[in-house]
Amino acid sequence: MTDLCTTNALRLIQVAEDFRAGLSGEFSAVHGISVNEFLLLLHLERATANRLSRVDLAKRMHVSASTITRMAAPMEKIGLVGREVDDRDARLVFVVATPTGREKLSQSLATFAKRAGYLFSDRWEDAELKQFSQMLRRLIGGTDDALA
Amino acid sequence: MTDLCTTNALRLIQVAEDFRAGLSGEFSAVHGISVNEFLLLLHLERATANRLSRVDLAKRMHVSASTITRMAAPMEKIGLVGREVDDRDARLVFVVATPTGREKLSQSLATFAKRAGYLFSDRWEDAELKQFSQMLRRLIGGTDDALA
DNA sequence: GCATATAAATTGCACATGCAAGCAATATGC
DNA sequence: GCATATTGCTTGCATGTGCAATTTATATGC
Repeated sequence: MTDLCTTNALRLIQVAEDFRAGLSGEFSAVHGISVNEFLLLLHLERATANRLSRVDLAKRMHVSASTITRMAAPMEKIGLVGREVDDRDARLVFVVATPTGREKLSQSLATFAKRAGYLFSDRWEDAELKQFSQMLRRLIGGTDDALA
Repeated sequence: MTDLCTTNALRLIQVAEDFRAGLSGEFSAVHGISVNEFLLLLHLERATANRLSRVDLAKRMHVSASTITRMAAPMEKIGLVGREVDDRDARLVFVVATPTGREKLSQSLATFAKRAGYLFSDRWEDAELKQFSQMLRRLIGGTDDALA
């Protein structure tokens, strides 16, 4: 409250949760997936070779490895993702998006973009958007596991 | 990702989740509460008369009313919050922070502020923090249910 | 004033998630 | 090369959460 950093962190959380909550309803209604499933597909798309091991996915999504196991199972069943094993290390089971999964991601991304447009409505100049983008970039850790 | 609004929304979610994930561990370890319990206490502190009905709390926290019922129960048990009934409308059961709850909030807020300081580390000028704060403010709906 | 509609809160049920344990495969120390 | 440690993944259990139905209380139509 008094501290600017605190205020900013609180507002950051608030804006993100507001946006995510609005997204959640439209995603399940229109695309039949959760926001987390969308983010999983997006992480795959952004990853090198378009595939990630379960532990990598877990770290990037801030969830446990067991959650990835249990998220991937139904997504495999409906054909959004598949699994690939590593030739050298038989422990690794990669999650990889199928063409169906990529199509689902593409459609969901359109919905996401629409709502992102609402969020920044009309009153944001292009220069402001760029500046905001750079500020957010500074807040994301230097690791290459970022979505955007 | 070509779209700036989309990039910004993705980064917003990413930064908020990164920060929240880091916070989560320290909160449960040091203060024995979850981030959501912290936010509940914070919403009470920010509310007029320092109390809120369960449905109000649910709307502000983007959770269902049943979640509030089930969050408040253990918090009552350990003395962080109490309940007050409305004189005119016997349906309303307000959640109100106890002195113990306020003390817990105060301590947790210190942890929050410390991590918020880490987030914006050294390289942020005061003017940048202010500008960022104003940008975030524009993204928060005009309603008065904001935390900061 | 009474019947109906609406609203707040709770509860049953289903599902999602984290933690700890277990299992399988690889890496390390000697 | 073998015993041990580490890693990746899965599963059992406990907890958290949403949706729908229920209950209790207030508001509305007449």
